[in-house]
Amino acid sequence: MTAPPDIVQVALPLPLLQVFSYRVPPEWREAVRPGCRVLVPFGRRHLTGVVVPELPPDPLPSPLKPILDVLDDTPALTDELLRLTRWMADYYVCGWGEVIRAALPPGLEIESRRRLYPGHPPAEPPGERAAAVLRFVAEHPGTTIRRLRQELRFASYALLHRLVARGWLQLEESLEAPRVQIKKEQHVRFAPAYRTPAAQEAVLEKLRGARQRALVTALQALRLEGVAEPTRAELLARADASPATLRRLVELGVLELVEKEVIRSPLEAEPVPKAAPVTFHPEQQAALDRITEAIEARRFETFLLHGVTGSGKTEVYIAALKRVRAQGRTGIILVPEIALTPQTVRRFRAHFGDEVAVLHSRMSDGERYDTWRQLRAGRYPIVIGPRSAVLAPLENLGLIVVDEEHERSYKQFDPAPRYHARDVAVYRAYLNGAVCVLGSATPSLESYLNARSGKYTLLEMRRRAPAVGHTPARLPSVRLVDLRHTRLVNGNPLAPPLARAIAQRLERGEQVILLQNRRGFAPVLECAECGWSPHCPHCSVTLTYHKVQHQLRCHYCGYATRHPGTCRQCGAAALEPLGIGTQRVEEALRALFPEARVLRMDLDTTRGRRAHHRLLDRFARGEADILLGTQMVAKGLDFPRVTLVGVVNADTGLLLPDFRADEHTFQLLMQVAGRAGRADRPGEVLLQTRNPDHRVFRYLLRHDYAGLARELLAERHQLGYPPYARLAVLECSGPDEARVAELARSWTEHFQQVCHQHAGGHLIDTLGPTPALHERLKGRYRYHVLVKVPRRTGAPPLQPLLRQALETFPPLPRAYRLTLDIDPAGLS
DNA sequence: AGCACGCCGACT
DNA sequence: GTCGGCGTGCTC
Repeated sequence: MTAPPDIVQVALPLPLLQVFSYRVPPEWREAVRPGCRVLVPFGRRHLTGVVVPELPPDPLPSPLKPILDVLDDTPALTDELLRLTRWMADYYVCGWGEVIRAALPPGLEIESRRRLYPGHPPAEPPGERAAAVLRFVAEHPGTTIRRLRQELRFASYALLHRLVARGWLQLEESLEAPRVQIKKEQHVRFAPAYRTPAAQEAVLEKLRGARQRALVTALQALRLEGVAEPTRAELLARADASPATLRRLVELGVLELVEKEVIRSPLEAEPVPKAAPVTFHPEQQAALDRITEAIEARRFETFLLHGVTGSGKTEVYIAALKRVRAQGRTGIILVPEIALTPQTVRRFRAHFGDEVAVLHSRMSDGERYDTWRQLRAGRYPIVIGPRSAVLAPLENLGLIVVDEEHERSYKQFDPAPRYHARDVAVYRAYLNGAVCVLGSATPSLESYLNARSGKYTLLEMRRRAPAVGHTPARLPSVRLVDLRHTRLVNGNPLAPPLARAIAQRLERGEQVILLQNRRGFAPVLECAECGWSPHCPHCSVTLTYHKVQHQLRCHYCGYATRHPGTCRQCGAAALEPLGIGTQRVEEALRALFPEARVLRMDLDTTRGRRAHHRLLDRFARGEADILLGTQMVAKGLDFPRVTLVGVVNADTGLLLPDFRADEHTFQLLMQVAGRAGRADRPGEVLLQTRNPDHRVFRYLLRHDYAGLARELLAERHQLGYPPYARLAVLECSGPDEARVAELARSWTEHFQQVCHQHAGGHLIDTLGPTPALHERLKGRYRYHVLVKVPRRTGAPPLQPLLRQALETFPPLPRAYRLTLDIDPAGLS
């Protein structure tokens, strides 16, 4: 045992790439341990930070400020999570404190805030602006300076200080309690002297008031029913008594109140479903055997479980998790978006009952906090959740599953840390000697290459599981509807073949899923005649159209060219912004099939807490014939009566200015295609396209993931894209465009110099700066610099160089910012 | 990210 | 001379 430290390092939730040293007053020496949250003075305010296991810097900054409070008895973060978050901060080039914030439930921070209150009424008339400030504070007493300055832009610190100096305003510094608290409820029980039936009878005779006696008998009755200590509200309702009566009995010493913690959990109320019997087909068994072997050996190993839709990946996860549980170890199951995968959750609950905790994207802060505390206390050995669950406080981890590992929602974008949960999962498994299973029908090329190169172990399941319940046994047939020669009348987005197919299903009483992929907000041009789209000659991405300069630009390398006027392929003067005329699918459906019941599923119709469930349940119960929606309809449940999947415009995804456009489109279309058909009724998939010869469709028709992957990998290799290169995007933003552009340029130069000094310069490419895809967002201009390093041995590690460049770059003007995105998921 | 300070031009 | 706008620098 080493002596308690008198100096500790503290990570603060700020975008600063450093930690800070604090003095520990004697009274806190025993309590302070790495991972504990502490309240510290920082500049003029107070912040909640976390003690991290770092040594103090050698020339100690002086004088040190003291820690003001230790907020945890048990450290909020385990040593393992401290190591993991440290690694993330290094890898994603961000503050350790920022990562730690992502690992803790939101709303726990204590911060000091300076708040404004009205002071004396002014004796002399204040100026116009001063009057406006006083009015605002009178209307919003206790407002923060920040809020006030948002409303009244002219309210400078100088003005506020003047008003405070004259006593017209009061400025108070207050510590804000955490937004989230442990919820407590008052329970009632007999005081110790009255716990025996005899004592209770005696007191009943002594009591005069009928209400008082009613309360005592009600408590006795509840006790007989097994509720020894009912809640206050429960007891009062039962006895039809008032709080005053209860208070009186407490004063008399007959009853006493006890506070109990309440766990806010959305799950407790739901019954545990029954597990369906599981039989494994040979491919499943083989995959499971390989995973089990690593689990039994307690060896770190990452598996890529590549299994077609319906091949039974979830059963493999469950069986692997059972092995891990048998060893007394714990597991994390990551799913892309929990609201869309109720079925997966149900299956895990069926097998593991209340060992499973679920983290939701739609949980309240209170529920989140309670679940986190329970996990931290070891109450649940299993957690299912979206990307943030990779940081769940489980100890003794044996397994991390990343289901649908190719999904982009695993990459966090806004606020920092901009981490990829899949990659963090692999590293966390490594730290724990655990097994990581990445599952997908259409793996990301990153994972696929890692599997081919032997870094991961590739497990393939090519066959669909035999029809158990509703699982389809045959792959659906895929057909293309060539839109090039189909005149769509009056903007009707449904070409005759698709309309006919829908009519047929409606007649037969079968169901239809229509995917209306509307994610095409990029200003990409498409020839309305032939479907051709201008591409960058160097980067294999579509060019975007910029009205002001009448230019086409590449967002990767900055290549720019004039608008060509006519289509290069067919010569028609029909280059139009993508996505025109595809917004009216619902109207068209109602016009064509007035009797059909259509269910819309998009961001607007799925607002509420359980809106997803409700919509999908209604469709599953057959309350609608057609489910129309954005990519949400591709995920979620299997619907046995769906025999047709239609894609209104399969090209939208292909034309996004992203080098992963083909990969993502294939993944989405494969997934939505998997919704069609079952054993007794084969499914059909119709894709409307103007590019029927596109390679994505060529491989899709044959359900040939491996073929497309080979072709895409060859291209990525040639162009130097991931997975053969590591990418980072530096974004420079601010209110003045010329200045943003200039800053981006000078940063690029600075970075190149740093590279030259520390890495010999070669191997590291910078592209740009180029205006971002959405050049102006919320009044700020944004420029991007793309940094590319080949991913082979001998290449310099990128992060230290970026860190070095950021740290040595001269300070930015106010309102201008540099942000980094390591392994970006796409351009934004 | 806050927060404060200090410099400058434009008003009373 | 002050006021108010804005750029600069620091936080253990």
